[in-house]
Amino acid sequence: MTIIKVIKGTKDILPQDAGAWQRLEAKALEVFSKYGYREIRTPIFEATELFARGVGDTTDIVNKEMYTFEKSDRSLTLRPENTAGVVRSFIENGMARLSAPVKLWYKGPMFRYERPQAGRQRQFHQVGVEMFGIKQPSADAEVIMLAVDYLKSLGLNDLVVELNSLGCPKCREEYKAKIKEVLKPEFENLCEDCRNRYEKNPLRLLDCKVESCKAIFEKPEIQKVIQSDFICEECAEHYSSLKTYLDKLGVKYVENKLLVRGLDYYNRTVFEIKSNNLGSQNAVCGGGRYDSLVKNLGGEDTSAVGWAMGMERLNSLLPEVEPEKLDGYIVSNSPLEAFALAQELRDAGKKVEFDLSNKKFTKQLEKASKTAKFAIILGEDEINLNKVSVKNLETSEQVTVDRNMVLNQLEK
RNA sequence: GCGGAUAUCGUCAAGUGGUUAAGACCUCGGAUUGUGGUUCCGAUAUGCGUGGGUUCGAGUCCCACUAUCCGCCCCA
Repeated sequence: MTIIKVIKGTKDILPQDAGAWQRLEAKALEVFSKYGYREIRTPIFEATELFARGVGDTTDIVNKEMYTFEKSDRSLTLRPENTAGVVRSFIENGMARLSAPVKLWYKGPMFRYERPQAGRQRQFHQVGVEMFGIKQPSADAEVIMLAVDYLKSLGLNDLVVELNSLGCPKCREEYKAKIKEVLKPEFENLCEDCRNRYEKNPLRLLDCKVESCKAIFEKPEIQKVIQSDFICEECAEHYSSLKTYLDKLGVKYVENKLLVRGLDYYNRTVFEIKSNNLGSQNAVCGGGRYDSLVKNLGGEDTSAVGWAMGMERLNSLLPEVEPEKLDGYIVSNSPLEAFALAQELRDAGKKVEFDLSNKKFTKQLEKASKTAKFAIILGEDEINLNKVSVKNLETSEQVTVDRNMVLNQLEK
């Protein structure tokens, strides 16, 4: 019989790992709530068209990484990210009519068909936030502050925020035109990917990793265009105002003009938070402003900003979570009495187990010492006298008390 | 899609062509019929990713396949 294994790029989250995930989720709820975010849970699959239109059909995510399948003549896709789904729900549920800002957060699995490697799986998990309805840079700042605050609450204090502004559609078009113009003489020398991007999305050219392309971009006349402040006055004002907020809040950042991001929907602010301890997949968090997405997906013109974090990557930066011990393990040769006592203690909110398989006393005690803070000994003598012996497994102190005083003992 | 590496018990591993495939941890049992976490003893791979080949003899050499990991691309 061949054994069925997990699918490539997917992983079980085993009981010993679950504590780490619960920590991420509990902190998310705690921190996001302080900023007025409420959780939203959208379906794991959506109409394929949502991602084609939402994420953008020039992106790698849509072009080659989606899990798409047909059912009843409909093309469906496992979500590769959750912004499109949240925006769909925002529109469909009339949230544009709610008093702005509308602040939402989510967590859950995402699916991308990529070659797995360190920090990258085909099913992976993100936590993210989206804020709708505020066009002012204060929203960008709050969203970034929130990301930093969440990371801090997890004990990650020294991650670097990278920041850039992509401008608005108008100034970006001009910038794209300039890039195309200055690169035109070099077109034949660019790599195949870059030649494709030249027409579709020239901004993506800038962070090409191919050495020959990097060399081309180093040329002074090309650097001059790349480094030029192409963004229009309004966009520049938005950007500089955002930086003022971040300075005032003590959020450290570095500007990175090459930070482009592969998603089409961003405008103005884009940012990433990176760590040096992650290997080559070093971004923990990525996000930005996407003012045209809601309208593009058929909703009313609504500003929006948000980000997503990779939970696997977060976990790999954090220390392991120690498994929690039981309050007590009942050691007894009478499963009947042990079970009854266990229920009493469980009803009182205690974490309690007992031996279900009639093991010897010493084996039961050994199990107790490995899993619990207290051994609750309920032997024949104790049962006859309606007593219970409680042994503190750390200090080895043992006392015998009336049965109804057990709870009291466990709290000492 | 393109590179590179690896594959021996539940886990970590030794093994470099020659009987019966070390060891450690985990698990289980015993020493110990009511006192553990220390100690001692014992059990646990007819098997070395799969399929072929070379050889008197293959975990070890050769070929193919598969899987996993790492890197490129891209991203969280």
